[in-house]
Amino acid sequence: MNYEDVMKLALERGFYFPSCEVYSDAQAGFWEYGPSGVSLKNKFLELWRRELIRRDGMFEIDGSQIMSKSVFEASGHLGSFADPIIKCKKCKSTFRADRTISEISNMEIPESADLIEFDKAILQSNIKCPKCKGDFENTKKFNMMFRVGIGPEEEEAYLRPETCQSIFVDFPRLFKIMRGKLPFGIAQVGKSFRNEISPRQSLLRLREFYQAEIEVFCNPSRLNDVEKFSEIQNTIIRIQTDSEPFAMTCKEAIESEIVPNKFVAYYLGILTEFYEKTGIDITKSRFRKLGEKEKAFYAEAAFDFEVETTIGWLELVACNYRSDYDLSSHAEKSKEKFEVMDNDKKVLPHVFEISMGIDRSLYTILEHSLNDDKEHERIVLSIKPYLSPIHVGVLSLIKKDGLKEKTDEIYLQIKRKFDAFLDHSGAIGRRYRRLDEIGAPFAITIDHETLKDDTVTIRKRDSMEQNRIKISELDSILTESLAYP
RNA sequence: GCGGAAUUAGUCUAGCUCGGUAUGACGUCAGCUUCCCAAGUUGAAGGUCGUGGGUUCAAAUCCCGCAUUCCGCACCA
Repeated sequence: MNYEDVMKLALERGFYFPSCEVYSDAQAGFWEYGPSGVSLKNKFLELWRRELIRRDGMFEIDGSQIMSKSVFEASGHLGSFADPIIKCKKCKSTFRADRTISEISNMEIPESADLIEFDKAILQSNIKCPKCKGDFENTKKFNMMFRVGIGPEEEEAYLRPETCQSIFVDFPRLFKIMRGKLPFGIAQVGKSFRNEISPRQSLLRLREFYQAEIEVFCNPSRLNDVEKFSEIQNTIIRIQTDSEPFAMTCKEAIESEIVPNKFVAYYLGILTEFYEKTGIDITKSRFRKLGEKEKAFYAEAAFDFEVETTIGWLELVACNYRSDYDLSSHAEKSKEKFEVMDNDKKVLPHVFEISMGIDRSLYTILEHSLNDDKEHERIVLSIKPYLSPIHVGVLSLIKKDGLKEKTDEIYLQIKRKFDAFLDHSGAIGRRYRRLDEIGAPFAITIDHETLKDDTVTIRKRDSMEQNRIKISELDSILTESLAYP
């Protein structure tokens, strides 16, 4: 199914919808999760915790969304996260100043240079608008961070443009109190904020969005000293360097030197295993090895985890080897010590980052799971049972003869443990269809036989097949079928 | 941010050319019916037609601004 089908499902079934939609001054790039969306998101994150955080023995924190100016001076976001832009006086088109100047005059001005340098170059080389030959206004800086004023004096602070800065600044304390040893993983889930010029496509480019970030602190001289590598050495990952992506085991990726070391390969491996369990079609995924020009300003080596969807390849995760960029700049700015002991040697750890876009991941799960079952005239969200917003529908076959009461009783029994949905109204087939559309893997139906022998029928979403089971077995059957893998 | 198109109920949509406060479908709710896959039947709720202004006796309809959405461009750690 395509983007529009997913959008329709999201709007009709409460996965997500535009923020503040009753007001006409609602801004672009802000979306809300409805009940189904939140339920999916929570379950997705539980899977993430199981497959990455607990599996690797990482620690999770929850930092502030507003952070002080110094943090972003040290991180480089105040300098590098801002682009010098020039605007044409005549046609109002906006361009990147540094790129436009270098294309037309071959003059290379670093993007962090003083704004006057750009204006000078434009005058000297008589640079005009590439579109309409008009003159440019003075160069301005466009920073993607949202500035906020703290307290009555409105002191300068920023909404974080990525969650990981708290992890870096908290690292010295966390390493001490959690009795840290390298490699040391810290994770965080939360919102980040970027003032995108043009937000697009609902969850795919937001101004306020969720990230699940992992920063693994490591000793740069021991990147091939990874015991856990054997766990994933035969896991198949798909890597693209410059041509088509091709599949290889993690072991082969190391031997061919496509992935620089076992440490990075280990995390690419467990990340792939995680995404496989979300139900995303892993044969439509790739780790794209980024070239020099594409990499972020802090990255030494970078792999983007991308998945193919009906609107093209989507970047779901950025995996960056950030070296000691972050810790050394925070150390310098804060005068705090960030070195730690590893095997009796003092080291400033390097960082490998796994920065996941949650919203995009959820969209991709929905798109890859949504099917049009033409034979049975239904839309089915064939999502993994443990990720489904609703685990089980509880239905009375008809309302009369005490079936409604018996149904309510069974619903009460299970609703605290499972995400159950009670439904008495309308034809039974219609109720099954509704459950199919939000991905409920099971429906149990209470009929006249239930009153006689305490059995119910259980219907499976994908096969539509039904079995009769004892009410006393219900709990264990559901528990087993809905368990995380 | 630039250019183009669009915006009518939960969703899709008719009406706009040629001005007279809105059509249909699906969905939703309640009843009847119904012992298993969107059936039938009787009712009901839900829209100041994105928003602000203008023209007019009268605007969903004509004109202008803005917002949002989609498509391109640009941007995108």
